[in-house]
Amino acid sequence: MTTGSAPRRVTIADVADRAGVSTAAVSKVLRGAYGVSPGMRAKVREAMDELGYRPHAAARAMRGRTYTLGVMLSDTRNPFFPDIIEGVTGRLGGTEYQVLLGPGGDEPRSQARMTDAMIDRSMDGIILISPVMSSAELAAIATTTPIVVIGRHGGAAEYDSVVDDDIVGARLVVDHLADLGHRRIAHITHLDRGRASGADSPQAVRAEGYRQAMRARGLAEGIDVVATSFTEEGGYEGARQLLARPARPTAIFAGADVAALGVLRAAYEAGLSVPGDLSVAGYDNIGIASLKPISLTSVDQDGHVIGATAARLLIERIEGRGRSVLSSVSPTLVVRGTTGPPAGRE
Amino acid sequence: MTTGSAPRRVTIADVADRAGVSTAAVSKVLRGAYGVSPGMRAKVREAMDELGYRPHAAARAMRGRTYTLGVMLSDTRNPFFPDIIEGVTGRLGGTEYQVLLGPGGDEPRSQARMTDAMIDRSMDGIILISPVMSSAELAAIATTTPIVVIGRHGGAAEYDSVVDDDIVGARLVVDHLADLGHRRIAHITHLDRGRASGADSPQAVRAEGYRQAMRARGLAEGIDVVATSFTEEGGYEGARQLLARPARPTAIFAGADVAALGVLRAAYEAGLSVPGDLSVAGYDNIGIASLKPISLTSVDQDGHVIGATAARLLIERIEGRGRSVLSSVSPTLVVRGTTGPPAGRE
DNA sequence: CTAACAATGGAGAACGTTCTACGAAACATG
DNA sequence: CATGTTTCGTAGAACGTTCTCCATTGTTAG
Repeated sequence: MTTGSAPRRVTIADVADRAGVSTAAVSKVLRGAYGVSPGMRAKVREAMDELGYRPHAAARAMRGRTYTLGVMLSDTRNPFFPDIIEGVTGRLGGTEYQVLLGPGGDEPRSQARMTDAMIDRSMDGIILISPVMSSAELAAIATTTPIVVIGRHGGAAEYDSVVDDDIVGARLVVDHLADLGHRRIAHITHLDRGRASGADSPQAVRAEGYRQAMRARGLAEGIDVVATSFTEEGGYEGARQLLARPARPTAIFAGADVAALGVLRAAYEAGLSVPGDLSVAGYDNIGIASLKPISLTSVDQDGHVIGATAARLLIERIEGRGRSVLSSVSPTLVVRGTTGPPAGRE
Repeated sequence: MTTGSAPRRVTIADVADRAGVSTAAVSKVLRGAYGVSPGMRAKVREAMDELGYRPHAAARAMRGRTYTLGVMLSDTRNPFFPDIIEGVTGRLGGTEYQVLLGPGGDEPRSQARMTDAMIDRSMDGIILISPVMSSAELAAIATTTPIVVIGRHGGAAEYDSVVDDDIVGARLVVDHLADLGHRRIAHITHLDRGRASGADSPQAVRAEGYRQAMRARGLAEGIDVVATSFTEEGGYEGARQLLARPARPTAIFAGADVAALGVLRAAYEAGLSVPGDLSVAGYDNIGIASLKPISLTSVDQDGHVIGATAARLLIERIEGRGRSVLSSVSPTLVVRGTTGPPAGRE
């Protein structure tokens, strides 16, 4: 019984037999193709229901679509992936498409391997989240299968892109802090280890947005950027450097929440009260940011909208749109307990 | 250029042409089948390399394997999924197998839908993480495709199971707290809304382990279980109830870290110091548990080992093992700052 | 020297769909 | 009533593999 041989699958031929029509007819009904009388459609539908027919995706793949979309994840631990995924699946809810996720790792090679694997499995389209590849490589993939890239600024003619508007996000933070009265607002960014992303990367754009916003508020002299990494440790390290400045900043804008957590630890160790002595803001609005003991002011990316947009663009591509699209999603600022007016004006 | 028609795939026939042999021969080399001379093997290998041949998984699926394993995720937000995934992919590193993740949602229906989708895509095997289905449904799936179930106690003849030993985990916490001198140790568990899991669920086993351990330490009178839910809110609510007891507990063991976070909030609001007035322990050892401002004592499940074990069992099943296996992975206790000796003995 | 057998390679039929032709009605038009 | 023109339905060839035979060699035994 344990080794019960699997019962043969119900195929299109079984349905055809049952309904007393040809397999071609069943296929037509299945695809909603032209040339089917209402009577036949009903007969076939009934037969399919009775037999519990489900199309065999692999067989479909041999000729037409698989109705499968792939999402290449560059980092499974990234806390807003779930939101993006939810956005994607939510958007695809009514359709026949299924979403499968591929853990691509953080290496260009492993990501390429995963992307190849998805192509080999005849996926109809692929969404790549923050891929670490050159634009040329992405373009090459796009010649084989429609793709949408999330999280890379710049865009390209060969594929669609969805990005968070990091310029706006950075400005929201700077404006908020400046409105509170801060003048020396420092920024912690992530140092790219010579990867192929460059100025397209979110961290680079956030840093640029920070600089622009500071200048726009007439705080050009207050500009102070430290490049460590987007980790708890990186935030801690960056904050230690900043807090050792002769005129230390009254506010630190970390380019990522994880780094902001490190900043909080550094502040705590330095005996600085938050937000009394130091205001701290992050980016990404990860889950713990809202937790009481943290209560971190942060920029929210609305991964839901990003995911849904990516799904929409991908479907459009698959259905034939040629023109390339770059969609920019506006972030919002969530003000919480780690930001407030600076203690003493000078 | 944008609409460059995709270049035709390199097929087994192209390789055969190039090497001057038949497609059957190429297939044999590919599968490592019997009846291939070293000379031919070399020729074919060379042709494959030159042409950059990659097998078409969908075509393979029509006859043999797809070398694709599915992992059904019941909750993408679950913080130890990444560990499990890493364990799975790590184990499969050297092999030809690829892992694809399917977000199954938390509804039995949507999970069944995802599982069906994986079967329809001819996956060679499926790992189900904490599925919300009856054992009968799981057994039915297992007749079609080999499966391994993670996180369901009890096991079954039709499939393999990998579980965290929640009895041991609960005992580790109770022993730790009892060693510190606590006598009134309360437990917060998750109330199952009549789902088909029952006594198999981790929360039920953890609660049972808690009771067993309390009795073993002669603390039977101190047993106090509150059933809310494994969320921040549920932990908060449960703690409020417990702290309102005439003789309030000196320690709370939350069945999940997220709930423990809620307990911490309730303690904070009640003006109780942790661990001075109240010790708190969780389960799962999620990422933020180790963060300084939280520093939560918790039980670590080693998702890595769980994932790797599941992958191993699944491969064994696919290769033909008939006998069913239930593998239990022992958790470890990570002691951090939220547990300490009780303030005043009475 | 022949029979038996192992080793090697290839022909060709699946597998479950899609989709292009094409035929046979049914209907409209003159 | 002959002749288009739709509309409906079917044959059958793909698609890229796997894998079961079968044919052709050598090789060995008697």
